[in-house]
Amino acid sequence: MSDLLANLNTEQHQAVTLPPQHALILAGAGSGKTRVLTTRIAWLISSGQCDPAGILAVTFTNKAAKEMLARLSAMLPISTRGMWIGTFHGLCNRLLRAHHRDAGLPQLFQILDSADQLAAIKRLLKTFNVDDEKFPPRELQHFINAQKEAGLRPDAVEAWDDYTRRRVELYREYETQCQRESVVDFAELLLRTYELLERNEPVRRHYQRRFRHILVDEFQDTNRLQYRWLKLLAAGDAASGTPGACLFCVGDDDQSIYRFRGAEVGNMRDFEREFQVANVIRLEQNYRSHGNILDAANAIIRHNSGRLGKNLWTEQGAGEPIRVFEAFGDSDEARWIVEEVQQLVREGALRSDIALLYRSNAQSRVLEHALFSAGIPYRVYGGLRFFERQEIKHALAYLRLIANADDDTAFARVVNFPTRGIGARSLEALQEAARTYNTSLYATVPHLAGKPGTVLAQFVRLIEDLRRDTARLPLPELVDHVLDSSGLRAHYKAEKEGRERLENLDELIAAAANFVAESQADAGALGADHALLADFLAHASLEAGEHQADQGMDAVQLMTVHAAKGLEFDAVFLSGLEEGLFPHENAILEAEGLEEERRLMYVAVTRARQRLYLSFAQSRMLHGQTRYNLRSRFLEEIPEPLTRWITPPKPRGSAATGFGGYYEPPRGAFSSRPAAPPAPVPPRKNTGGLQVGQLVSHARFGKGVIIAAEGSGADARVQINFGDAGIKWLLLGVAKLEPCN
DNA sequence: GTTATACTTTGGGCA
DNA sequence: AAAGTATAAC
Repeated sequence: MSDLLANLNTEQHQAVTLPPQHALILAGAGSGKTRVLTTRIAWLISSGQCDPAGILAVTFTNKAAKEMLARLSAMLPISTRGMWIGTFHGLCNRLLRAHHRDAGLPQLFQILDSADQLAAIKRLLKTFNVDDEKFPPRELQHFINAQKEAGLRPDAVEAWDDYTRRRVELYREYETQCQRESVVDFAELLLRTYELLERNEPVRRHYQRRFRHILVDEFQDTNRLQYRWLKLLAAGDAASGTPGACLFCVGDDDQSIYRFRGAEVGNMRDFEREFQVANVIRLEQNYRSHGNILDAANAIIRHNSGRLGKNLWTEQGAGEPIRVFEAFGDSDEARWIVEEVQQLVREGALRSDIALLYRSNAQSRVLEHALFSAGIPYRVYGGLRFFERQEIKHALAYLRLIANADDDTAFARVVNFPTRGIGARSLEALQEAARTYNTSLYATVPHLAGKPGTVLAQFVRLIEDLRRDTARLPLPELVDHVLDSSGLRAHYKAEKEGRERLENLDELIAAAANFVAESQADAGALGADHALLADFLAHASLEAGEHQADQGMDAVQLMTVHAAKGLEFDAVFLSGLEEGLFPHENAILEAEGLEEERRLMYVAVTRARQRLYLSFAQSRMLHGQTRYNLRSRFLEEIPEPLTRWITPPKPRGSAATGFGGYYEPPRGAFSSRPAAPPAPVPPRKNTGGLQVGQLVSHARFGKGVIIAAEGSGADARVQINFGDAGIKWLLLGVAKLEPCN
């Protein structure tokens, strides 16, 4: 046990060995948070204070849960099996499956991911002939999720205006639809579980009695409902003399980056107040990053207001300067990154210790292309994730229909895929009938007469045959059989671009085999036919698949900043540091949004151990359009002495920007997309040496970027994005424009 | 009525 | 760029 506590600093030691009371650990980036959490669990168990079955540990990502389990089994001589470790959603799924009857759900309920949910809402709007211009599906989705996260069922929502009243009605209909189809969305997983525990005393008491220590990772990212869920589980029960559980919450308000999905940083303060937390421990010593990187992170986050306050420090030296690179275009940026990566590898770095981070998934393509051309192995996390690909979703839809024929979302997805002559019209008729009979689409088919009825009946027979033929098959063979009999394989075989999709379908079989292998221990306990299938489907929804190529290979890591939270790398490249991209344009206008972007930047910077590379491009292809962005304000927030600018090779004829040094930032400017598609650049002599993408200054409007140019001679004019001052067309002969360095 | 094709619109991060 | 929508062709 003394081994366990060796090498912990004073604060870490204190946190790990706290008496059984509520505790809040404010853990800065790289301060050994995961270590404290796992060591705490190991210490509780090995000191005999708690049985493994008394531990409940909640994380936010499956990755984090897995890592915690791995570390624990390395630390403890005993099995980790009795512990409950998982994500909120994963644990709720487990509870609901175990108590499905009490929760009012069939055992084989399905889980909708956000895309499924959106599709279900669109279908709902269609059935009720709702104008989707007035009620945009995405907005309605957000509304419904927000209500659920506030713990509100339709009856409890207060609606003061007609618009909201209508949305509440649609919320109610959505619930009915989900219940009828036996599907549950992410927010519902949480709310259902919460209600189950709240209303069902025996069940609640059972878990309250069982869990003695509840440990929460990334507490700053919990939403209101998750917090209430924790409160309920941790509460004692005076009547039966059950003492409450100890809540051990670890978080960092500066790393709260999930406000968009309802995370409530205020939970940290509420927790401290409501539980009268006497033990608040700050972990401020950083073991990860060199001084320059840490100073940069501290300087950036200082621009935010209302922080709980923390200052990271390190015993390590300043280390290397932060390298900053300005590229002309996104592909130049990618090329430069690849060259630097190659250099690092030549110097002996492991590829897997190098991460390429970006704000949004769309940015990964250019990087992937450059890496691929250079023959560097890489691995992309997130993005179009495995279980979200269309061919996989189609295959899963067939599997879902086998497990649960009432799943209308799955039905609608594949009833005419591959095409079998069931178009929009037939489907509409079926939906109409389904409403009158109040049955699922599948169950309605026998009621339908006429030609469409025949074709539909054939589809139903196909599903029924599948269900019968696969009942005794092992999961991978079941999937294989479905791929063939559904015609999916044949369809993609015939398609020109279908090869990759076919490979992915084969991957699905592999994923099924993998799933069986991993859950083998539990498999014997499942009695019902296709129960393992239902488990696999839940797995597919909850864990959309870290399923990139060769697992074991030493590969460069590509991911969004969100996905990088909790991870660390020797070298980190953060690309696309441009206004509109990072900070993202949708977040720029609201103060709250901007602060969240800044926290995201803080997270990104603190991922790096030794080297940090920051880059941006003057022009970038995004959504099929070339955009010209100003550099990110976050770059300006890093003190100059910490950085070293790297000069890009100068293309012929262009005025240099950012040459060799640090230049005065265009304060307060923000970018926007060009009002008109950029015109072809006129001959250079007409623009007086100016170029699209260049930074210029104007006496009245200040600094801006040229986003388009047209005309020639006396008519030559350029369109300039002046940020705050707006976008203007200026005649070159009239306006005095100064190239800006 | 269904399917193939041209055109228009949209657009973030995640369990 | 990809998904969604209107229109023409089967």
